[in-house]
Amino acid sequence: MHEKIATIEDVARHAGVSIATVSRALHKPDVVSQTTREKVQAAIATTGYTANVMARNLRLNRSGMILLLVPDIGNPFFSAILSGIEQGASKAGYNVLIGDTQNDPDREATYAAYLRSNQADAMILLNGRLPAPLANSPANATPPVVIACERIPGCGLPTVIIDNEQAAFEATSHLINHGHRKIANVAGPGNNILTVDRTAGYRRALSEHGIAIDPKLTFVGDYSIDAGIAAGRSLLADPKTRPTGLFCASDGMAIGVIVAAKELGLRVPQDVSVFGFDDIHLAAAYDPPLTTVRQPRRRLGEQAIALLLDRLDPKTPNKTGKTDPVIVPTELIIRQSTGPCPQG
Amino acid sequence: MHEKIATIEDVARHAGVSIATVSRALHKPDVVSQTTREKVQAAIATTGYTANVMARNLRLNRSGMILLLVPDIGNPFFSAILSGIEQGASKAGYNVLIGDTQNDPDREATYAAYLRSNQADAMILLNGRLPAPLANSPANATPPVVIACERIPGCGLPTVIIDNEQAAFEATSHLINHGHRKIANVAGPGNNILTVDRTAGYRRALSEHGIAIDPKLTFVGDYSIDAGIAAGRSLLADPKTRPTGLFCASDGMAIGVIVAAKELGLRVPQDVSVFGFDDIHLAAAYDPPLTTVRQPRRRLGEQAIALLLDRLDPKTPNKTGKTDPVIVPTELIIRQSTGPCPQG
DNA sequence: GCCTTCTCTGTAAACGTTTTCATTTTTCAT
DNA sequence: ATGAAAAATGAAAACGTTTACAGAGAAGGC
Repeated sequence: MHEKIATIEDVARHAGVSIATVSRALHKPDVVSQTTREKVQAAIATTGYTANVMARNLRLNRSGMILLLVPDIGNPFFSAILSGIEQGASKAGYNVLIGDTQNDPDREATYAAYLRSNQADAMILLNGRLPAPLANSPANATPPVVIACERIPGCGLPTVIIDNEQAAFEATSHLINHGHRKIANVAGPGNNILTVDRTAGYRRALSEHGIAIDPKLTFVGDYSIDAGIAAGRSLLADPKTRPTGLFCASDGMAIGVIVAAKELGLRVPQDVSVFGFDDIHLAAAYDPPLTTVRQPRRRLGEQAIALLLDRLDPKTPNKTGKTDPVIVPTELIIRQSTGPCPQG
Repeated sequence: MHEKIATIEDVARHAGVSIATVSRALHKPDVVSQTTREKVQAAIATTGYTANVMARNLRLNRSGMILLLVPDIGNPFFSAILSGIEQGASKAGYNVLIGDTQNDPDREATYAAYLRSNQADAMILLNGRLPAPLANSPANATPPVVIACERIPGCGLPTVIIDNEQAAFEATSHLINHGHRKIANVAGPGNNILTVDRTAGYRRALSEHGIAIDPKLTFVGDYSIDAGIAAGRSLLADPKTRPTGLFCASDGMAIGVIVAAKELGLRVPQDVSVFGFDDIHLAAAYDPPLTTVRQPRRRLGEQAIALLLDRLDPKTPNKTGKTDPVIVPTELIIRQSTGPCPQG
């Protein structure tokens, strides 16, 4: 027995005015007389009226919804980013609709269609890939789209990222400056742009210090703890070839490496130094506390939504030109999983 | 220059039929002739038509949206739950709109109003509190609402939870069975129903084994690592009063306790046993690997959405009666942060 | 050939808003 | 008092769908 929901017409009847006046009383209060405004207010109170958002949106040709494409909502890495986005969106009167793409191009395409079908006014991409329907359409023929986290090379869309190359360079340099010469690269999946950038930074650091790159010292993982354990077992087993420092592309893999190191009876950082990436919540409480690159995830989200809202704002002039990516700064967090290179 | 979006009328014109026929071709294909169906398909292809969801929803008086109220989307604890919900909803053709309430009753009320304004068809509450607008309205006068994670005593709404009391009982019993007699309770905030239930289970375990409850052995925290550190420092500092086992209401606090124990030169589990709760992702990779209660978070989400979809299904008869809460089973994961009680 | 029945299609109303335009009422200077 | 300008209001169109209803052919039994 759903009780009948009051419409604008009910309010109008109660107030003894037309529905147009009710609408105006709500959205352009200055254009309606004091007395009728009060009548309308009273009528709204007695009827318990709430505007039907569907109807309004149909009329206004908008949805008030921002679509957020995430590869895996179950991955806690995204939660802080999400929080930043949600907060900014909510403040501007937008809702956030999360599309979990599971890395499935079909699902990406389905969600991207939301833009065309007026189900969303704009989109933020965290998944590092342009959905198929967008790939061919020119950048300005579509509602606003912003890229975050994983840049998409060649597409001129506004982007907010960290400088992965530079961060990896600094992390690796830190190891080098502490005397390490045999430094491994525990990388992400090879086709991932993050991997490309971070590996480039790792290599630049070695090159700039005149250290040859040993392909045997690269391990390709998938950011997971298990991958880190596998990396550690594979790289650290043989004392002859064992690196003294490892740059890991995620804290999860760094933790896995440390687990493996302990298995092998190696001490961290006395025997091996392990550098992580992300500064996940537990990094500081791990044993040893993790040296890592802090990603300001909430700020990433905040910047992304700010960029998007700017595009959505009708007052802002149409900035159709390609903009440079917004870089949010990272920070090296030196804790106790790294130390000087052991002697001999 | 947004290119004009094709409407159903454009399709009708291209196909040389009426808009009614186009609509039928899409939703009741069996009632329209083979040949026109093909004409319509062709017209849709050439125009690139996508139905305007706003218009359809207005007409059908639905939104296709399920509102999910979360106290803090930035808390990774929810991500797996979210994932389970999202997947089930998506499979049934619903979208998930996440409302981050920040524990703010105003925000809760705002989001709850979405139900009345047709912006959402149903709601899942993870925040352990009934939004104000719902509190007084009778349970059956409102669109479907399901409670998950934190039960709300007294409200007859369908609920899916774990048995916190029983899980805490089993965890504490495990410590007792390993010879521990001085067992601390590192609890959550006192007003939280989870705390109430878990503390009850902790107490029952002690009582059933004839152990007196020492109020000094309870520490009230907020589930965070820092709270755990504070708990550890406070409870473990004095060797005279030090407990040998600690039941913690979250893995975060358990990890904090372990950090503090190590600070004090205590070994885990040789000197103190620490029992966690949740089985967060890193629990197994911690040093020592955490003994804990596994919460099947994804299943919690799946069950919640299943319950909700059942209520939404018009084919299902109106089950208006109060149902017993769905209990999803927990599991004791015994790792290495607990062990036998040290002698003497 | 004619009536009935069935299949298919089109017309038009409805969903609940916002907004343009025209109309009415008020204000105010003359 | 009168008219013009300003302020306030209402009627109606529009947003893009779905669907009840009725009508038009086609099929088929007699």
